Amino acid sequence: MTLALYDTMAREKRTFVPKDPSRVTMYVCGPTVYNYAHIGNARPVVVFDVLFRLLRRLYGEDSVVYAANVTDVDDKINKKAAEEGVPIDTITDRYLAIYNEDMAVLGALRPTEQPRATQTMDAIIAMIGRLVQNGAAYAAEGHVIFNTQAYADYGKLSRQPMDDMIAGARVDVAPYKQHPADFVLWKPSKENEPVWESPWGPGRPGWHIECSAMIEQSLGLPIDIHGGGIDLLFPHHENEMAQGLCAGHDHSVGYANYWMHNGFLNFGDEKMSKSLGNVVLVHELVKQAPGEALRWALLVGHYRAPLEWTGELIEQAKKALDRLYGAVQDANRFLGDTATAPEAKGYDAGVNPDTERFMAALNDDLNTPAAFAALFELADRLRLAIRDGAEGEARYHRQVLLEAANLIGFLAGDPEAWFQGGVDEGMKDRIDGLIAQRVEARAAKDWAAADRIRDELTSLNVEVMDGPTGATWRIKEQA
RNA sequence: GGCCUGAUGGCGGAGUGGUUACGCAGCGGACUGCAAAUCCGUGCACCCGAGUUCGAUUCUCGGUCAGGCCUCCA
Repeated sequence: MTLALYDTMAREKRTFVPKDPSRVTMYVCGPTVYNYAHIGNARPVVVFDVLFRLLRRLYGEDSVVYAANVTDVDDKINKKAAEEGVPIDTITDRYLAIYNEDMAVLGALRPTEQPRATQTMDAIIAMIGRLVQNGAAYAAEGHVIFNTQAYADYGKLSRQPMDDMIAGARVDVAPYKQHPADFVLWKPSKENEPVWESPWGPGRPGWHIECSAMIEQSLGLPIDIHGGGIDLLFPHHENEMAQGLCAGHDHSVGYANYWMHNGFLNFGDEKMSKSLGNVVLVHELVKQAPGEALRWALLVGHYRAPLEWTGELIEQAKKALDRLYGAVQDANRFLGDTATAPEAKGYDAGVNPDTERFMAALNDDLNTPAAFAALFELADRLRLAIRDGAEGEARYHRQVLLEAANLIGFLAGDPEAWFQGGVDEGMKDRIDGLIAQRVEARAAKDWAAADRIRDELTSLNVEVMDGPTGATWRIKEQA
């Protein structure tokens, strides 16, 4: 099976062929760490995490290098640091740690590398130096400006005609710019702001240059895949590529072989009555809904399409996972054991007809909705096997389902924990006690007592499911 | 003004030139003391107009509507 990815540059799906299969390179624009990340920030993280996992499966875990930068020099960071009266790294360290924790709850693997702008300063300054030397940048009034006229293909990625940029430049163009589209590589720091020495005077780097420098330093040109939100297409990625190539690289080698952009996440209208609808910070969301459900919600639509973030979306994601976890739970009870940690085998070595549909969906430009449909199909087969009492079949299908789901970061947890999550031991004992009483009452055909106990459980937000050999329970969804 | 997306059933959301997406919700049935979970069955769609075609939701053109970017937002 071959992987096809939609390439923004070509505006079409292209078969993915890495430059070097033993070192597949991917770069995704990461966070500016000055505050909590909101769920929109998490979308590219989760989307490209799926791609990262898929690439690791296809090319081997040690053959994929995924770098995501951390912008830790920025006006907003300065502002926050000033407000709190602390150095900027107090701010950036704090929010980077929180960011990484939050993304981990969403099931995102840590990128192979997380270069920070402040730790890439030498490479940034060196790159600017080369740009000046090549005539692709000029110094003016303490700034260093990129000369967009130096890059013939400027505007090609985002399809922005240069003429329009002039016409559309309604915002004041700084007087020291030779062309309205020219942008800053280096600028003087303001009073009390962090400052670095450079050949053009003390100051700090512009935003775009850090990504170019990190890519060159961490991955080397050209990289295989460059990802990010569609909003970054212009000007950020356009600028990134222009600088990156003009800094002494043969333009024909290219900057990134595949440009990928995820669609925007919208928060819809304000009239969201559901409790979760108004919460947008990942840090808050993960307290109210399982991270896995949030991950599912982010992937429920295709990554290139816009996604409307609503409370209902989260509820539906939970229910979808209920269905899958329910199948695994039933299988565990039927088989009397739990699956061992699924190992990557069975379908990656060759084409397993049972997972072909799932893999085909992922290989088709990360079609996660279709992959989800395939997971439900696998769950159905598992259920059928259980219904038919076929142990071997059930064991096999459980394994296949878990392997497939695990590949994209789902069903890694214990189904019991999924359904009984958030319940402490004391409560658990109390519930188990009530369940036992109810089983007794039912055995004695004392329906009144059984119903009374069930009402009590219901008031504890517990749902009882009677089975032939006893009863099980799960936490009901909150109203 | 320029550039670029998209319009699918009650909701979310894939896909296809002629045939079941899938999940949730609904309806009927089985199971159950009653439920829940599960199983079986079932209703519901492809923005408007023209064109191409034996045939279009799927291709082309036009229109309408919605959204994004062009201003260091992921």
